Order: sequence, then C-alpha cells, then structure tokens
Amino acid sequence: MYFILYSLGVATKPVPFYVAVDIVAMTIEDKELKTVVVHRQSAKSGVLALPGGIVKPNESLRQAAMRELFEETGIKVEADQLHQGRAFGDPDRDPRGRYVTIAYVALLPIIDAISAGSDAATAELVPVQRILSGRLRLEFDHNKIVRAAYKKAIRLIEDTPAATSFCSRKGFSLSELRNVYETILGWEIDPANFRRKVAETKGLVDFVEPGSVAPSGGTRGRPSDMYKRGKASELDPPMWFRGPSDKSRAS
Amino acid sequence: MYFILYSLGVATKPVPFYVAVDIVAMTIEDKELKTVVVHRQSAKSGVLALPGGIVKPNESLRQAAMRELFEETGIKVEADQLHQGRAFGDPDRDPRGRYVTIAYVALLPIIDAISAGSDAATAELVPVQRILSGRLRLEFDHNKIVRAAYKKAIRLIEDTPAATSFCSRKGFSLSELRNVYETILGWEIDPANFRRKVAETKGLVDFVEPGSVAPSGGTRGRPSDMYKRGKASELDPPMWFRGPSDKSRAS
DNA sequence: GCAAAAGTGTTAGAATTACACCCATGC
DNA sequence: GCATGGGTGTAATTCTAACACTTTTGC
Repeated sequence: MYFILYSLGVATKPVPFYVAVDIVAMTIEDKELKTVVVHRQSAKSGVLALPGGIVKPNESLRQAAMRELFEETGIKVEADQLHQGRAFGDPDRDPRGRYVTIAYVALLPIIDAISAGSDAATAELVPVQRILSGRLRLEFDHNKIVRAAYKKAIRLIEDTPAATSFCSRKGFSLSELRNVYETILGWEIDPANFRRKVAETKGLVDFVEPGSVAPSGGTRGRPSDMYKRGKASELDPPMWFRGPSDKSRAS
Repeated sequence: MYFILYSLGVATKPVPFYVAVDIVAMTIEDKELKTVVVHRQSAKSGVLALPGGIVKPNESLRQAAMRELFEETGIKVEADQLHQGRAFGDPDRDPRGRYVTIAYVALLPIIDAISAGSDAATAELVPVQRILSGRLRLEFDHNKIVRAAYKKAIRLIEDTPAATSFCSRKGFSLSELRNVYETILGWEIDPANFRRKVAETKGLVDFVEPGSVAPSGGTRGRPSDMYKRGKASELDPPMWFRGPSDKSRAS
C-alpha cells in the first residue's frame, strides 16, 4: 500500500498520488479567444495558473471541475459546457508531489465570465494566443494543458454544437455564432455560406420564434433571427471550413 | 490529508485514490475489429476485463500502459501505437476503492497480438462489436471504456496515420490499409478512390521502392506496391468517407 | 488463356466557394 | 434617403462517387 508508506515517510519516495482537475475556461472577448487564469499565492508571487485542485473522495471528476472553477473564479457552468480533456500525469510535472490531473475545457459566454464570487478578485482573462505562443508562462505544464484544450475546442465546435456554449443561453444570432467560429479558427467565413451550412446541419441550432427573445447584437441594420442550442450531441456532417485559399487548416 | 486518514480508517470513507491505466488493445482479425481481454481471477471466475493496473510512482501514464499490457498479455507496443483516451473516475465505478483510470488505445497488427508472454494464456481476442452491443459484459465500466476507445479509433484513423498501426511495420499494400478503414468504419470503399485519396494526403504513407520489401497479401493477382507509415502527426485534410448512399457516418 | 487482384481513366453528381443582389431597420 | 447588417440567389469551381478499363501476376 503505497499511500500509507509514502505518507508516513517509510518508503523511498515520500509522495502519494494526488488526483486533480484543471479547468481551461475559455470565452470570447473583443474578437479574441481568452482563458481564465488565477494568481497563485505561491512562494514567488505573480505566478499564473489554471484554476483547479484536488478531487474530493465522493465527487466525480466533472463535479470536481465545476466546484473548483466556482471556488476559484466564481464562474458557474452547466454540465453541457464542460468537456473532459487529456490527463497529464508525468512523474515530475509538479514538484510538490505526484499529481495526475484531468483537464476540463469550459466554454462560456463572456457575460458569465468572472462575474461574481469570493475569490474572483484573483482571476483574470488572458488571450489564449499569448499562452500558445509561449509569451505568457503558466505554472508547471499548464501551457501544454492549454494547448491541448485549444485543439479540443476546435474539435468540439466542428463536431458538436459546443460553439453555442460561447453564446447566450437565452438565444443568439447567426452572426454571433459565426463570430465564434471565426475567432477560434482564425479566419473569416462567408455569412451566406455559413447560414446555409448551419441550416443543413440538423441538431446544431433551433430556430426561436420572433418575439420570444429580444434580438441581440448591434443596433444597426435589420434585426436578426434568433436561435438556441440544438439537441444533437454529434454533428453529421461536421461543421467544416476549408479556410482561406489553399492555406491548410489550423493545427 | 485524505490518504492517511482514509488508510487508517479514521474518516468515514476508508478508500484512498488509486490511479490506474486500462488498455483497449485493438487489432483486425478475419475482417473484424477485435480487442484483447483478460480473464481476471476474481471471486466469481470467468470475469472478463481489460488489461490494466495501477500506475507506479515513478513511471508516466504511458509507461504504465505499456508495462501493464506487456505483463498481462505479452504484447509489446511502440510509443506511436499507444494513444491516450478518456479518464474514468466516478466514485462508484469500482467497488474495491476509488479508482481513477486513464484509458489507452493500442492499435496492433494481428501478427503481434498475444504472441508470447508469461501470463498470455489468460488473454483473448474478442470482437469489439460484441462489447459495443452489450452481448459481452466486461468488469465494472469497461464496456463504456471500450465504447469510448472505439470512437477514438475512428477519429484516429481519420485524422492521423494511425490506421497504419494495424499493418505490419515492415510494409503494407494499399489493400491492407483499405481493409483497416473498411473494417473499422463498417462499409466498403472504392479501391480506386481510396488510392487517390491516400496519394493526395501527404504524410499518411511513404512509398517503398520495389525490392526492398516483399509484397504481402494473397498469392493471386498482380503484386502490389508497398508502403510504410508516413511521418505526419495530423492529416490535412482528414481521411473522410461519407459512407454508402445517403446513410450517415457511423457514430 | 483465364481468373484475380493491382492500378488508371473518365464522367455525372454533389458540395463548396465567391460574390451579386434584395430586405429591414436606425438615424 | 442612406448606411448597416440580415438574409437569399446563383454560377464557377472543386471534390466525390461510381464504374469502365488496362496491367501484372499465378495457375
């Protein structure tokens, strides 16, 4: 029984296994994909890290992710906004001990992000690109976790209705939804073709009768039709965009 | 510190966290996708389970998967044949304690499967479909793990050169590779169109000069050109097949 | 020669793209 | 009116599917 021996300092390695979750909570702000980071009160101050922490004995991994995200940022998410990512478990990934962490990806409308919560003061939104490029360094291997989460986000918006998670749950216009795809994929999509593709992809969005929801978006121009998240779990065929000219898709 | 309290039976729940790996080792035999299961010497005999076990303090998750697979089935895999899948960590998924397990998917050519090894006698190949349909019940939530692994396998052969893992590392014909796709996707693919798609997908396979490798496959007909795995990590565009007529793709 | 499997060519149809054009609203 | 964004139509292009046809081998 490793745990007892290690905990009591009998065996050579004094580290037990810890099971943790880390959450990459993404949102779109100012046409940029951003993620939530927290300021850890570590030895050296100013260390940025993903929100996360140890899984409790009687909760599921998903519950742990929801709890930790709320405790550290004040963000409350629905179950369909949370997606499990990769597990990270290299022996030396965390100097404090043997941590195996399960990444979770949360997709949020900007309005919900870091709105309230006790410890929320320490939470902050930073552009994902700054982390991917390495210009912003996070604690431990959290840069790797964000990179994997970004790839997962691309897959999610292509294969599932997850892109709607970035929009208001009340309802959204197709421009808002298109903006999500454009921001994450990194190129512009023809509005006309986008509209048709969405319409032909059953289960992505449902039309909302006019009047039940106030049209959102800019005050200019013709008011848009409103939609809400569809009920499909997988899109068939996926939402695919070849990207500009002969350039290959983001990877 | 949960571990000490729980281990000593002080707290209400006497279960520490265990971190484990379970391996879904798939291969193709008789035009059928099969996976390796082992007979657990449990209380009730005849219980089938995925190979797997506890991660050791100083090994990575991947190393644990390679070790456990070898120990329990005698199968030795290369790093590029092992792919991490989902984590399963519900509190009640294993009655023996709080197990968080990371699934690994291994893709093997049939020739390597269960060839040698000490405990190999207890290992067995069973059709994946029998597990997916529920006709074959595995221990705990291993049916769920296989289901997720099957989806992952589909994604892998579409987005990466992983389909080549089912073929001999020495070299393979395009018929053999096409057979992999047909078996996993569940429908037939036009050989001519398949050939063109493979040729246009850079990094999927590399041509092998005739003479260096003996043509494999049936003794009838014109000998085939031989190929080996390409160096791409992601295929762009992916290997996609719409499937027969208007029928939607497998899900 | 004949059967069988490998490999090439060709064409109809479908999906994608690019862009022109009309609609509804605020100012 | 007119600028702005929402929404529709359509032709050129590209991709895909289907199948006819040629090549190379074993027997």
